[in-house]
Amino acid sequence: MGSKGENNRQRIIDAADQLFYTRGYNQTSFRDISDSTGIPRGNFYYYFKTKDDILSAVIDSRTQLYNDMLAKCEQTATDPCGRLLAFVDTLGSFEDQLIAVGCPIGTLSSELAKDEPHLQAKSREIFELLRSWLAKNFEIAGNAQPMATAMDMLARMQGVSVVACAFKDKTYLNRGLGEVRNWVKKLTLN
Amino acid sequence: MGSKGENNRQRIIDAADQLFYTRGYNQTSFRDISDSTGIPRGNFYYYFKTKDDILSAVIDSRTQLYNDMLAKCEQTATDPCGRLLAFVDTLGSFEDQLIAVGCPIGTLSSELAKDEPHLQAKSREIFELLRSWLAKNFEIAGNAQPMATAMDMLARMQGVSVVACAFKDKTYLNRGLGEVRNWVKKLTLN
DNA sequence: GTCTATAGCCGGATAGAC
DNA sequence: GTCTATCCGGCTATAGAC
Repeated sequence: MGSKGENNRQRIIDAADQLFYTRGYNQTSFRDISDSTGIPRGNFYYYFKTKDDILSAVIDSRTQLYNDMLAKCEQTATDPCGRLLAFVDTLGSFEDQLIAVGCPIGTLSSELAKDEPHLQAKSREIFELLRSWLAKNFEIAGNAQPMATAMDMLARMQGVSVVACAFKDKTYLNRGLGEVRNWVKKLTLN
Repeated sequence: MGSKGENNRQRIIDAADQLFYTRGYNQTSFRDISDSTGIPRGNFYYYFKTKDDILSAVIDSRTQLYNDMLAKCEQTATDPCGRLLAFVDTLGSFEDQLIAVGCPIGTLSSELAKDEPHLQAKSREIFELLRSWLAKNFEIAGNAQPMATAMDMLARMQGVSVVACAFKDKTYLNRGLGEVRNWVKKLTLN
């Protein structure tokens, strides 16, 4: 705790997180992480057993990050509609990265589906965290099928991300997110 | 034409197509394609200059494939609503693969966005082919913004694919596609 | 056109000094 | 805890016999 070792461990996780997002997990090498942190390659094995273990730690770190993000969305508004809209706004605030390399959660899941089923299952926990939070807010708003509606909202946002990235179309990204906002408002009207 | 060489070339493309889809482009090696076809690794360079060239040929092959698929959708019905629904049904007919590894077009685009921008741009041509066809049908149905609506439809289908694959949820996949069908029907009602 | 052999590099992982 | 050196294997790509 607070030792230099824990500090280095977190620096590795943070650098790996960014590289896994922008280049993909399989395309990121220990050399890349070493170059980014200044920590020698061989040293990684003091903190992690394998590359998969680094990814596992990155997923844990992201889970914590998104948990904090949801807490911020709750502070933004007191009504479920305002909180759900804050969630959409958060995604929109990363528009440049979304256009360049897609959604961090969706693209990680899609990549892991092809060759790391165990870690794809772990990455699913992030989606489940978001889904639960969305469902909770839809339920408060009086929605009859909060879980199904939360799933639909995740799908809409993922769809907008994939297509905006595929077409490199920022105009579409903002229009698509605007339609999600309208859909949320319509569903949470009293 | 019709020579043994052309036959082998197509066999390489077909095997690579399947492997790039199920394992991802970066995770597929020449050895994998060699094992799948029985054609020795070194021989690939008689037909293609680089691995990227194989991917380029695979994208061309998929473009042709989806072009044929759209033609079949047109034969299924004479009205735009029926044709658009046939398009959704085609996606649904691959449910097992969608759950396992996602949409062939969406996941390829997402992977290439991270480290092959030139080929991501080429893969975009497949999305543009689909979008044009969808827009044409929405236009016939009297839609005021056919291109934007086509983009929305692509996004909805991509979103359902990503989320169904992430959650490994076939029930959601079919419900999500059902909602896309309802949305199409509502938009193409006269 | 087809095949074998291999170059040259880079990947993850390990050993062991300090 | 930190770092260097290195192993071993897989990768794309090439050379050249047949």
